[in-house]
Amino acid sequence: MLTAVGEWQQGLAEAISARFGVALPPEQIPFTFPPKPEMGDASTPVAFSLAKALRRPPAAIAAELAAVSLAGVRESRAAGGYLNLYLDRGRAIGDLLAGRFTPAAVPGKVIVEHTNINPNKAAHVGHLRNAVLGDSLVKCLRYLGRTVEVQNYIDDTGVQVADVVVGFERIKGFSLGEVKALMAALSAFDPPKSGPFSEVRLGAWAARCPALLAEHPAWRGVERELERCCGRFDSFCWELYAQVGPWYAQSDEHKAARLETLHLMEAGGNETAAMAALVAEEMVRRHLGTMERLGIRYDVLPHESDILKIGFWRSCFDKLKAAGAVHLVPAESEDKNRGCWVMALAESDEFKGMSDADKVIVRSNGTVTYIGKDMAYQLWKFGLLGRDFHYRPFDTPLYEVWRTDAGTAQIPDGVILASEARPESLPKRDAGQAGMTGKSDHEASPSFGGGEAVINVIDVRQSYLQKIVKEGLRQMGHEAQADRSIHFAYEMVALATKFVRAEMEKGVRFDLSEEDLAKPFVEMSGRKGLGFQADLLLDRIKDRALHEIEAREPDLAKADPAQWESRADMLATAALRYYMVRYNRNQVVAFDLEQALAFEGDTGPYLQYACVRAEAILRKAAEQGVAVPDPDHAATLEALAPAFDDEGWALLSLFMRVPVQVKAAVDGLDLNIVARQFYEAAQAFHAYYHHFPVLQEPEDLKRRARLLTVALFARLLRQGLTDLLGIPVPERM
RNA sequence: GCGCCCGUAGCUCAGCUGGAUAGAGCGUCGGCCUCCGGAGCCGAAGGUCGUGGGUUCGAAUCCCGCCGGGCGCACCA
Repeated sequence: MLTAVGEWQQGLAEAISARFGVALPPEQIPFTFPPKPEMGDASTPVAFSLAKALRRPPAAIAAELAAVSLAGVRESRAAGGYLNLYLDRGRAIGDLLAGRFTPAAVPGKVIVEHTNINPNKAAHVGHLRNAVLGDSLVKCLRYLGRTVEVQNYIDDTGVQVADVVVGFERIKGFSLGEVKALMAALSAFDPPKSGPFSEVRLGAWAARCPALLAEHPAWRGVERELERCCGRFDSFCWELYAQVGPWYAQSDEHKAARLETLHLMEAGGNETAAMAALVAEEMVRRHLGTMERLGIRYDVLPHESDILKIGFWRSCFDKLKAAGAVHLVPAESEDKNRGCWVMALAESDEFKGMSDADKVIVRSNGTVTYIGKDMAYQLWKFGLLGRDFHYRPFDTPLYEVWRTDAGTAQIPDGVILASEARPESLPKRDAGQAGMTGKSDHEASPSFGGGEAVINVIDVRQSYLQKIVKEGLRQMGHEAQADRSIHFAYEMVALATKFVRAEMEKGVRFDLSEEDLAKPFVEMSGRKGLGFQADLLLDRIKDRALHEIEAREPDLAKADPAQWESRADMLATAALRYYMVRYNRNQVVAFDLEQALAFEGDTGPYLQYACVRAEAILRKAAEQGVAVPDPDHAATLEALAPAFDDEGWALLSLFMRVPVQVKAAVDGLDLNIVARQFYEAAQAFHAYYHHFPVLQEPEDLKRRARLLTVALFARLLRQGLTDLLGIPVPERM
């Protein structure tokens, strides 16, 4: 079935063919939205493109096309070469509610990979940008009728995890048992459930610390980390990780610790490997918790350790060799890559002009690089590997999410599986939950991978590597899949030096030179502990929200603290998500706390407020016994639509643009246009609200038309914010 | 050196595949709550769209050069 716009394109194409003898494919007739409401509801500049071929002025062509009658169009007018359409308002609203502006569903599964945080420290604002962009993209794809599978890749075997393990074992002298005890102590911490973070949680934690230190003499070296972590394990590791770099720099012996640790992790069956698994698993749980605060969830968590154990790389390597995509550089050669398996990139257009066009895939010591593992993973995502993971539920009380499992394949004896290693104090999954019990897990486990298109949300600094993965697919003969491997590249989040200076004035220490501070922003670095933790940011925004709510409803905190909290959470989610999605993806976000904390103007809460205000009117109407017209009732629409104020109509007609904008957003991976669209709608509503009394309007027909306008606006905005931007809307704020 | 990205109002950013008079927010200044919630609204000031060419009926937008800034181009992920 054609969309409403599709019908206009069809109608115009036929008319153009009949009148001018020019065959124009309907989908090539462009539609835009006029800058002012009096210029109509939709518009096409098609006359401009016909002008040259027909050797007639655009205005004359548009004038002739204005005589063509189009479905659902009340009137067509030519204006300055444009053809402006004025719609039958009742019908247009009906079409919109019936989804006739949304493109038809597309078959095939899209796999979106995002978040991918190294499981060795707390998530920071940069990870938030990734997750928010990824999740918003997922929502937009689903809105357009796509089936989407969300994957969050866990690199649980890399040096980053090893570094934290080094921190625990070598720097702090922690045993596996002590790490377990620390995790247990932190997850047992039960701060008061409501009130500002800075007063309540921090206070309670500060009070708890001395007792913990007294109970655990082995923790004498971590007083500072413990105090600063606010009772969070990921935050503790954030502090710890920042100490590892300087420690390595102290001596060669220290440097060697990293490699030793990595070897122990690979070998398995020892305390170090168990600690790595334990730390990584708990970290993933923490990250899922952070993202859950923003309503971001995943379907499956592929683990790098499983990719290795189950032999994905070996299959991929066989395919690469069979296709001649990699070759071995002879060990006796003079080449700097001697002894390595490399992929030649020189012949590909993407890489021309490179001085060194070979990429090492397998090192001379026989180990595979990250890029190789990524290629195996990408093959699996497309169902091209011919092998699959086993799956089991990931151990978290938050929601049902699966993780990969190597099954019985090649797990060295004695390796403590992460699930067995979890501390007893963590909440256990409800055994009654479907698909969550014992043996039935495998039978009930859904299938993952085998997507028809793959979108990897990874920051722009990895573009080169993503290109190589794509090139690998191509060289293996998977041309079509290479074309459907999309790298959603976005610029990094850095710290605005303005913000850094403000923090330094408050006593926070950053290891930065004067030269760094002279720049507009500085890159974050987990290694240096230079960054801003995601949970802390959310806490700060929430605190602000709690205060703002309290200022408006002083009694709420006492009367209904749960409600108070829940509204503040929604405000924080809105502020943060909007902040992360409002920028163009090519724009470096120079993180500034002041901007992230803003609730006024071009912000998430402003959008929520528009919705809350509209719903307040409807609630008030109900209280006064005034009936709100039902938008789903066709006859009501027909009757009231002609009585819409022009401004009210202009407001509603903005929502007809949403499907077009979402399509454009997904095609161009420019999600900011979706955010902007709703911002404009909110702006239009706030203005409408001030200029058009609804309940006070004396004339019955007008009042009912305005109530209908408000009802439609509230529904469309709430739906849009929730479904596309993941911004929840409270009933009051 | 090669490649990608950014440069638009004091600051932070929009400006969609060239198209209607370059727009928002913050900040500044001035107004608006006996009236559906002031997290709001209305108004003012503020821009030679980094720069020089080119293509076009038409360029912030496309092409080329230059200037300034960021990021890539590992047997690290």
